[in-house]
Amino acid sequence: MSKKAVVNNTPVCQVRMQGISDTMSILSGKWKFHILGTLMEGNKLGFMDLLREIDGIGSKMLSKELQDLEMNKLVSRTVMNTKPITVQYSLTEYGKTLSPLIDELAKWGIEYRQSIYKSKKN
Amino acid sequence: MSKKAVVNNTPVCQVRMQGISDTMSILSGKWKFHILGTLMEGNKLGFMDLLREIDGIGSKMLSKELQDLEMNKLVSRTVMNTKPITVQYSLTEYGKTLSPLIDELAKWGIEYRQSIYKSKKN
DNA sequence: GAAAGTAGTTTCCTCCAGGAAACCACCTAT
DNA sequence: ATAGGTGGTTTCCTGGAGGAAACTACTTTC
Repeated sequence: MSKKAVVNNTPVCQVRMQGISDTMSILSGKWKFHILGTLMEGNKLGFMDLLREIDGIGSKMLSKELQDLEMNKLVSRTVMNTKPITVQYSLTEYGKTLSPLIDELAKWGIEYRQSIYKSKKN
Repeated sequence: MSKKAVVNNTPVCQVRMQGISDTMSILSGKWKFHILGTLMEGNKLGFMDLLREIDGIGSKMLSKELQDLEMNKLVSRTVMNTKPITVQYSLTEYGKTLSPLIDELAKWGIEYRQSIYKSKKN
């Protein structure tokens, strides 16, 4: 009798792993968290605003990632009726449910950096 | 005068974005979250255990990702003094600080899947 | 002595995420 | 008319993430 997986065999764990996969699949790519994080700070932002705010991103990637996020109902795109036509990107109500996750992400990274700093002093 | 970034100019936001980048950089790749999530369930696991538990991963990637995690002090590797030599992988105390993050990740994914299911019923 | 278990390493290959730069269309102020 | 703003799209290219499969090395069981 060959050995088989045991730990993840429990349904609760399967569901948990599935959840992790789903989340990471929706938030895949280099820029999704940055875009969402930026939209959490600056409520409504235009395309060029985001291009300026997010350091290093190019227009192609920004455009593509925004489309992904819009498709998944996390970000809304509103064309404004202004003289030079402008577009407002903002988080949807559903997109805002990601706040705790992104806050945890930022928090852990900040604490990680602090722990590096402390360990260098010793 | 050309327009410049304003939202992310605040130090607090810079730090926040930096934190997100740091976390994602340490947890980069397709398998880190799965490995960590599995180690959270099954306390101490061998290499072959992990290979069986994590669906789809190959030995090369598992080996490489475990080395990454060990380098960042998130996972500990202990060679056991058994007859067929075995290795125990487990989360370090520091690695356990990722629990809230990974729980959020799993939780959001589970709720996402439920919201899809509900929207199909209507 | 052959098979099966432990824990990986090495090689070879492929695909695609992501970057750079040019381009498009439209509007406005000078 | 031309420079600069809006919001993107298109093309072309490359590095590297990741997969498959073979191989190493040692031990125990059949």
